Amino acid sequence: MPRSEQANQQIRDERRRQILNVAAEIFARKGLAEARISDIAAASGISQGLIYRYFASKEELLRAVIANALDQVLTGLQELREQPGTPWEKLYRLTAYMWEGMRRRPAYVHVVLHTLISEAVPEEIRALARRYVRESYTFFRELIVEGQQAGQVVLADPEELTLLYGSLLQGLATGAWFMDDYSEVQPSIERMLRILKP
Amino acid sequence: MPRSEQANQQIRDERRRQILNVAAEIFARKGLAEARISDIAAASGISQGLIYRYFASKEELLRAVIANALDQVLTGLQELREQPGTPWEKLYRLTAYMWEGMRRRPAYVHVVLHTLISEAVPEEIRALARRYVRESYTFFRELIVEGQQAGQVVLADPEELTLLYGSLLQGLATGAWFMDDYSEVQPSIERMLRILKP
Amino acid sequence: MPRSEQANQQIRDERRRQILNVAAEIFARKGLAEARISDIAAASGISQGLIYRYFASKEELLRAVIANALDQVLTGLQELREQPGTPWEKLYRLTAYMWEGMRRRPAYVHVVLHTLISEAVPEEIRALARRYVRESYTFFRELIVEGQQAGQVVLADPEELTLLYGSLLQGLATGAWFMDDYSEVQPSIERMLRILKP
Amino acid sequence: MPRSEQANQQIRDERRRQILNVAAEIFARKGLAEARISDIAAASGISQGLIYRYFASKEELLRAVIANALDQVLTGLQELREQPGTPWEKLYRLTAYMWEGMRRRPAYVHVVLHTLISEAVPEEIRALARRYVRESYTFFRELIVEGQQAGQVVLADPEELTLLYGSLLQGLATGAWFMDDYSEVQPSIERMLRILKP
DNA sequence: AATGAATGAGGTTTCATTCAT
DNA sequence: AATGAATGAAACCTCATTCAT
Repeated sequence: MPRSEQANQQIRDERRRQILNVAAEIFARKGLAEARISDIAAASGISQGLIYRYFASKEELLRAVIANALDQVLTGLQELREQPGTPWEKLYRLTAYMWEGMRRRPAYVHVVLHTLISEAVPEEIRALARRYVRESYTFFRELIVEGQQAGQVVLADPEELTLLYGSLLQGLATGAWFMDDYSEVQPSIERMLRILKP
Repeated sequence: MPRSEQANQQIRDERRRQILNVAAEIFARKGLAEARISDIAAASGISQGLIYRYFASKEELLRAVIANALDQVLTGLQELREQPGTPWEKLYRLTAYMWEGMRRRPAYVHVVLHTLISEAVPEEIRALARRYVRESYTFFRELIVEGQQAGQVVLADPEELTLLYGSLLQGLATGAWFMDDYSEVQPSIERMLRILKP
Repeated sequence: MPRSEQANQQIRDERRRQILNVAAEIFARKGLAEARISDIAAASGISQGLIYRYFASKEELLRAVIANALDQVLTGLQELREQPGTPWEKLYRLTAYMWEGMRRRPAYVHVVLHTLISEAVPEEIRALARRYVRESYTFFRELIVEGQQAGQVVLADPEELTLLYGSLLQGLATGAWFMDDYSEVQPSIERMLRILKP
Repeated sequence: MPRSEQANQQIRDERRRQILNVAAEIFARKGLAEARISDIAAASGISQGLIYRYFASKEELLRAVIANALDQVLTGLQELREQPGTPWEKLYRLTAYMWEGMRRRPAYVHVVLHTLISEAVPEEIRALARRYVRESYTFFRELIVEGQQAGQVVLADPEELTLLYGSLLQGLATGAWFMDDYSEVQPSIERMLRILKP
């Protein structure tokens, strides 16, 4: 007797997520080119062939990983956007949220970084990854301008402040991974925000 | 014919440097895995075979590129170390020097970044790249501590300050490359150093 | 419940024949290697797995298709053999029958052709397909010899005549398929037989 | 010291032709799908990789084989066209030429047949193969019409005659291959032309 | 010193077939 | 009887590297 439609769907959903998570990890560590489908299959405990029932190609799998990450971040930002508070409070929550995200899913940050820095990745996927960064920066900038209007953020060029703030977050996200000596150091949110203080 | 031998050696040195520069560019854009020896040969205007007269393998070539970058940065840092001035003046010069370097040789930054984030690169080479970062951080930290003693740098945990400052530089170096919207923005040295101000 | 068993058997027979017909079509268009079991399953409206309840393998399925075609042609030839008339009348009926068959079931002709010309098909199946041709040729030859004895067929080497006549039929069968310009042309039976006329 | 430009070119030309000839043989026996690049490499006595320095893909190789065959046939037909004689003499020479060609390069005939009969072959290549047949048929038709005007060919529909004549040739070309019993039979040119006689 | 023809290992992807349900 | 998820064996193709000239 065939499995019920529902049971099948559940199996498929679960498998898909499983592959997606494993792939994020492997892509994060090796990048698109050096990540082997066999690595992902082995780490998922399935055969290589099965991956192709869920994703059309290795590149398609990477795209799905990034779209997934993008989705989660955007959802989080959207929630933050809707919360009340002064601009500075919002900046504080945003910074905490980003920092927390980097700590919990470092793979996401690294997949995106790999994708952005390698021209070998198809432009379409890179565009997706760029959107990931751009959306974040746009939100940073909004809050910075609000903060300036409220007198809580220094009156400098908002573009410059956004770039500095964003770069700091990005540098922290990537640096912590491979600088063992500093991986224990936990910079305080307040200190990060120092760069925006009047 | 010593003259001819000398000339030969000069040709060899010249060619070696040429390959090294081209390779830095290509490794920076694609990473180790996706950079093709044929790309490098073509861009250098020589045959594939000839590259192997200068470098034993593709990995060896990457190592040479990184060693070269490392060498240049360390030399620069050493010069800065020997110059006189207050700690803050030194920090200013250091920041300007790093920023200038990133702007002039972005390829170096990216080769190192590629190497650091990809586990597919042989550990030996990654260790070299890590040294690149570590040496810089060590210098940052020295100056920060000196600055604290001179009352010019905020009295916070030096490790934390070093990480923040280093991450900011690193984030600026990588971010500017692919964030077109912000590639024109020129953050001021003073503002970068804001993060260390008392 | 004998009734249900009987019904079951009927369903099975029906389904088997359905798969066989679909497979003939697909094998005819793509050949053994490029015909996908999934194509056949989809076109039959059943799952891939189910095909294996009816046929042990893709090759086995091809064999059944050819055996089926062979069976139908041989039955037809047998009927012709038993009909009365002069040798020439029989040749006329044979030619009309073959031509009609090609027109109505072009897939059969093409499956057989695919099988005959591809060494990639297992020898056992090719032998079956060859038998298809051989049996026809044997019948052609019989009638040609009879015709010669009756003075209705030219007195040339019967082998040569058989080959020419058979090749003509075969050429017509395959050629018409892909020569669009000539697919409308309907050669008359008399003209085909011209090659055997005294 | 590098090889001279000329020597290199010679090596390349020879290799290319060698691969082309071997490939014709293998494609003729197995068709595009079942012909293995490894088969062709082994039969050519070279590595698989080398084939890709001469032909971009397996399909591209098939295309080259067919273009090559097409080229040779068209050249031959052109020469025949320019020779003097009555229409019937020309038809005789044409038939002899085609028959001779089939006997000497049966592989060409079969590659073309494989290509025409399999929908799995890319349409672009099939179009090339169709051109092979069409050009021949066009020439057949020309001579048949001329023959009719000269009273040497029966006054039937030229299309019908062309189809019959072409099918006969085609059937002979393919049939002889796998009908062992008849492979020794050598039909006379005169007898083949019988189908066009008044 | 220099070239580029040649090799061969290894990766992605496809699909016939099996098997749990 | 029926499904479709899962497997695994090839096959195509790409390159780093070697080597004859």
